[in-house]
Amino acid sequence: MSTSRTIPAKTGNARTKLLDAAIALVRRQGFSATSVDQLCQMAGVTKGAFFHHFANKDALGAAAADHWTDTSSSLFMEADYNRHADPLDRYLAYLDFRDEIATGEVAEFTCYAGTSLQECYGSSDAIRDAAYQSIAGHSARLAEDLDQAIAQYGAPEGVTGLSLGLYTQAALQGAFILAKGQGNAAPVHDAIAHLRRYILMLFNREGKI
Amino acid sequence: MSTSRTIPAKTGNARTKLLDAAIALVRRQGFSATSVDQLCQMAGVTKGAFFHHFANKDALGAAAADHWTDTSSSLFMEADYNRHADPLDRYLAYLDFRDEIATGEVAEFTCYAGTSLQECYGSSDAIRDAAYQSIAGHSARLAEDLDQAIAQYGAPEGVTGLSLGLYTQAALQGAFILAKGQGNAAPVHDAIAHLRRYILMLFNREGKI
DNA sequence: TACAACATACCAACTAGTCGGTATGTTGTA
DNA sequence: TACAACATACCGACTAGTTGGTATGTTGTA
Repeated sequence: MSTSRTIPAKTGNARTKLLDAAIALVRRQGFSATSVDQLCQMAGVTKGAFFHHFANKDALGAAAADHWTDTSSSLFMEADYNRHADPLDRYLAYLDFRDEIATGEVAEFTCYAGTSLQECYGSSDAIRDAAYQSIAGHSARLAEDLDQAIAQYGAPEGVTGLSLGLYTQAALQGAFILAKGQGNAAPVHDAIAHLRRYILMLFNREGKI
Repeated sequence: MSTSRTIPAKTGNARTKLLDAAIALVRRQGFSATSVDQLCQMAGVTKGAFFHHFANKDALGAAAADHWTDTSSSLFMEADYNRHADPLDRYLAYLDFRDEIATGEVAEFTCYAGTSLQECYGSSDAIRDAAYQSIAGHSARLAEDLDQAIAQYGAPEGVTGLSLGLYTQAALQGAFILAKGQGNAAPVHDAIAHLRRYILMLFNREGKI
């Protein structure tokens, strides 16, 4: 889905190294504050390679968002929480999983898509669209489970799977911002606890609170 | 509170015009993508004036966060929703108010503090601290009402006013990111609806859903 | 031998920040 | 009350360095 735009072969090694460098550096410093030279240095590649693979810096930023979609979606697809038979259990286990992976340095668990969307939405359409696609696609994946849960257990008027999926992402993205302010993952764990409590009450399901 | 750091007189007119320009431009383009020249142009001021009032660009960014705290806190302090006698009604009316003011261009209702905190947390300690102070302070204000509501109506183990106040900000900040992706305020309205539903269930209060 | 995948050398534009200068207060004191 | 001494607010040309981007190689391999 996210790779549909990047028709070119993606053969080279330099390309991938540049995309990984972009994700690491942009999460730490933001997009504008990260220079092409810096990206090349971290990737161990020269400027010629950079502009061989990407038309300009914005194109790298957008391609990195697609790269982020690919790597993170495979992370979530292969995770254990998908094994649960019950859709609501699956969602709750997804929250557990997100809780677990929010450790270490702040820049290591925050979201490339959210960061670059926040910063670049006004200056680069390509980055904005690719970054939003990343978040919206992930929400849509969550929405499948949530729609099944709604069909099975019912939900108040107006509550849809997609709406809950997007809200989940919103709460997480916002918690990442707070985590950047505090310098640790505490706000993420807190937000997930509130999110879980909301869902449990919404579906009248008792569980650890 | 937020002005405690800025002991200097703040007399000049150029200073305020630069702070207003910073808030407008950074919300649209981000901090790094906004140049000093651009700020001066929008403020109708020269570079000499800029560096007379601010030691460097980062100092302007941090001062703008304080300025944002001042203007937004007076906006919320003077708003009607504070008139409610019941603390929970006050919080719910706060949500209504936030719902109302989320209109027009995305850059006009999103948060300077959240934007610059997200972007600058790794490159400027001064901006990070001032921006986080802005959000944390606002959360603390909310927490007062929420603590009163908890004292009055009770709440599950581990739910505190501050925790709910921070979670409220997280959901809003995250919704702003989604709004930037979609280009409209719909995600903000959605997030507020979920937030309201959560609070109503948490305090066993029926209300419009 | 043709072409993709890189490397090297370079540039024009822009960047934050400096510096000498002016105009308009304010304040202490004779 | 007059005037020297100083402070504040602001101007705009200048600079050293950085930026994204280009033009022109080289090299491995199909």
